[in-house]
Amino acid sequence: MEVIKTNSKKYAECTCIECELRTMFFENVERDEMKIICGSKIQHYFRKGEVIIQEGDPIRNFMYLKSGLVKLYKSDGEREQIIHIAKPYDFVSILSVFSQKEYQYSVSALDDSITCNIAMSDIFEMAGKNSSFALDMMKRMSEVSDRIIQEMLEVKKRNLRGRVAFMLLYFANVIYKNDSFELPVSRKEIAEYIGMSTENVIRTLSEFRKDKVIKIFGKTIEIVDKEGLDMISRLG
Amino acid sequence: MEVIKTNSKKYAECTCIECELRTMFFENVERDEMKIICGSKIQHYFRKGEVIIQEGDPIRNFMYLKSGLVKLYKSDGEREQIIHIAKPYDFVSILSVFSQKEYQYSVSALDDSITCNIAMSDIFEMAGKNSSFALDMMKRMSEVSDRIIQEMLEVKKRNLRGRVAFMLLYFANVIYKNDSFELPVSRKEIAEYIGMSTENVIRTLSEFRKDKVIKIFGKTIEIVDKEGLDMISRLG
DNA sequence: ATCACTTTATGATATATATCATGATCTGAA
DNA sequence: TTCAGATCATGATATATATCATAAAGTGAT
Repeated sequence: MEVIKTNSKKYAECTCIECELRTMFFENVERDEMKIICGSKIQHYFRKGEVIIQEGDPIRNFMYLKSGLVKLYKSDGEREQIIHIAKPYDFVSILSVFSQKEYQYSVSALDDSITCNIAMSDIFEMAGKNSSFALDMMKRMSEVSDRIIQEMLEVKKRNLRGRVAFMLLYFANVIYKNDSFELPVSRKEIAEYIGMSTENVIRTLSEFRKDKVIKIFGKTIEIVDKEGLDMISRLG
Repeated sequence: MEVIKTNSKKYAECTCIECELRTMFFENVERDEMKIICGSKIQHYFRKGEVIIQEGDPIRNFMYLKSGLVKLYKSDGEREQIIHIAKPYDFVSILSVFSQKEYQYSVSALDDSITCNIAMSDIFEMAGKNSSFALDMMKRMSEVSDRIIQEMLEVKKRNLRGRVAFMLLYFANVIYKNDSFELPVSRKEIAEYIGMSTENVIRTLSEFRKDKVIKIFGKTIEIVDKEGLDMISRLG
């Protein structure tokens, strides 16, 4: 197994057969079938800020996130639109891999991250030999796109305050499962995700602080009044 | 083959084996395999305005649109958000079918429409027996969700005028392939799709008319200055 | 044909959000 | 350490959009 290191952090080698993620991803993959994947998979390390996938790159690998945090986004030259923030166990490149030749979106690391890359040809081979695997794959694809669309709709129906509150709750409930966390994104990136101006995101966070809904220490956010924040998320 | 008619229009019975859509959907399905599907498929007729799928309904069928036009939307009691407008050959229910037990979105007919419904169990059976079919399915799922997300991003980055122009161009270029068409949706529905108020959609259309970019005869729209409209769509 | 209801339409006004300007603070590279 | 550039912050102002009000036109049911 080839390992490409882009930083000095040391991780235990993953052995595939005992991969703690195997059952999560590939419930229906037998031990001997795993060999196809194990033979060619590449574990890839990225430092915070590094670009993992660049829009327009040819799609060669199927990637999932072993650890870290990444953002999925689309850039049109001047502005970036953040589509989704993916956490470990998410398939990073699932959106276009089965229908496109090139990536439609970019992905970059919000935190030091590790991806496990599997050649698309192996995925196709597996899917051909093992229909349960193919069905499993379809299920996961369906989940990912469903979740992203759902999220976009939730954001869309809220106003500025509601969107910022929604995003904070997203980090607290979905990503960190903790009411106190270090924001992995800048205010500008929050703005790019919720589709509002950076200044207004900053202003809104200050407002929440003044209203004693949250505490802010630089990048660290502590949700003080969860119910209040929930209310803002629902009613704006 | 059972046929349920909900209006009096008469259509040629579809025979599956010679189905003009077969190759489009199921490139890799052999004649004898089609029998699985043919045996249980139900063709369903809907009149303009009828609800085809109600959010929360149990998912039993895989549906694709044979003719007509439908909208995919989500309702939260007071407001509706239109997610996508699907034309013939699109899979109507593709978004959640592989990951959910119940539909996450509603679908209704914007025009008299015919769907071909295939039991999910048959789809699973087919996918199990024929991996090319499964891969084909994955490809189409990927296409559908990709397109919807792409569309949502395109709308999101535009202002009011840009969004209305984008929508008109969508009907002209994608749905009707004609610069003159009858709007299949109300101004309110345009508003629900682009996420703006109904009044502003109406006002914007009037503006386009005054600026001689389009002509309006009730529901009929004629794009007079395509380049102008394109420009508005890109620059607002 | 009539009536209730929805859709389309337009103007006036209120509100939300973006933009511009300025400065403080943080961060990474030399 | 220092400096340049990014990020964070806040106020003032401009702009975009929503809301409210009113009315005409269209639509479906009786």
